[in-house]
Amino acid sequence: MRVVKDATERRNEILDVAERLFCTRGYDQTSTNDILAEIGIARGTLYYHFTSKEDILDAMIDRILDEIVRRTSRIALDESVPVLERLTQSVLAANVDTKTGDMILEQMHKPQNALMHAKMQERLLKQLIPLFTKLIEDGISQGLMQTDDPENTIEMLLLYSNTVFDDMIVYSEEEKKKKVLAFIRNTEILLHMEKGSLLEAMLPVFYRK
Amino acid sequence: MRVVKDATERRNEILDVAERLFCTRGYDQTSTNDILAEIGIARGTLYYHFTSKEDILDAMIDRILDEIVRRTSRIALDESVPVLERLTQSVLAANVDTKTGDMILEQMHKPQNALMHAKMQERLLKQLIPLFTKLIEDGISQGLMQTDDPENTIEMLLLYSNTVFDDMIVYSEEEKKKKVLAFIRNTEILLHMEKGSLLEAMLPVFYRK
DNA sequence: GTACCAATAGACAACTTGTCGGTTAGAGGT
DNA sequence: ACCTCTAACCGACAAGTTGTCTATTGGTAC
Repeated sequence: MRVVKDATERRNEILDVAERLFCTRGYDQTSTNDILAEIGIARGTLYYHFTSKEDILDAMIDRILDEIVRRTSRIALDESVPVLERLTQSVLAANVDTKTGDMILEQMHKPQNALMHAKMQERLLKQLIPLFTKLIEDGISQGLMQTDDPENTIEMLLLYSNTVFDDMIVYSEEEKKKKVLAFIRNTEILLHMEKGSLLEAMLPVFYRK
Repeated sequence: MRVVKDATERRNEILDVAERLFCTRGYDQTSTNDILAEIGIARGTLYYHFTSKEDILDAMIDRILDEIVRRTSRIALDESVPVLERLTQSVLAANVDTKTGDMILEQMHKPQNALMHAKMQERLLKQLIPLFTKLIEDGISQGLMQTDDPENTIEMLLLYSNTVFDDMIVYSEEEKKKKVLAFIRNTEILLHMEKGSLLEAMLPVFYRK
């Protein structure tokens, strides 16, 4: 009947269920009761481990982003790898699809999930910008690229890719490709790179489905 | 006691109160009861004019955006005005601060208002992109600027300015200026314009407070 | 003055989230 | 083997939410 578990184990169990439900039905459309029922615990148990529903969301997001940032930083900061390769590999590691593993993108792009999306975006950018800034600065010092303000330029690129490529499902195949090509070309332009220098490496990262 | 009003009048009355409350307290933090109480109408009256709370939000946003788009399009499409002036005037007309008149930006940037923010952003961009695309195409045909994909380039610029400059309050004065300068410079770069060609005209639009 | 209907009222059902006092499993001491 | 203590758990409940439904009324048209 009554099963007692270690606190961290139960916490993760709750986060697992919450993640699945939030990502498939959406945050607003998932009640705490849904979570309770699925796990088979009581109301009090949930609120023993978390202070609020939003607290669950925050913990869930942090758990997801920690993994992304860990992966990305390992690549982005590895100076033994050439800058251009580091760049594409970092973009790959930080990419949308990897965010939740099984996150249904159709859910993500709905306005009803705006809270989740906004929180993710804000925290992800906050952590990724320093990594990519470092990368760009390395590229600049090696004469591979140039920009007056690496931080704000990368912010613009990350913000755009994160927003537009999350909502990719709403576009036709043709539009998708056009958007990806424009993005890659604009990245080259902003970083003063030669036309086409990023194309070959970046295209498969954003456009493969 | 019981006051009967014309439907559109009552609708606008509800939207007025909703706009003030949503923009000061936030959407989630405002209950339909708050709106009812303030106007002095009954539950049934509200739901006679709107189908749901979100319906009120949608109508409110449309009312605000219609005005912005109207103002912006009048300027953006006026071919009797030089392209560069049209551009800066259009940016001014479409700018954040004018969004709600008295919208408290501190509220807007909170994650709790993500739904409102996301809906506004999505619909605003959808309407503004065609206007600015036309503007850029005019600029290109006059040899003032150049880009391979006006639509996606302007999408990137609008998305960035809309997101970052909405959240401006969280930055220090120094950071603000740096962000604005970087944005203007990156706009010039993306449109292949000469360095500084937008600075004088655009700086006061984004940086004046 | 009567008939009609758009606009209003407010009780109510069905859910929410978060709280709180009480309960128990099981680890650690004796 | 028995106590003790507490981390983990339970579930009833308070307080609030949105949306529905039936009944009512003010004004307009005839």
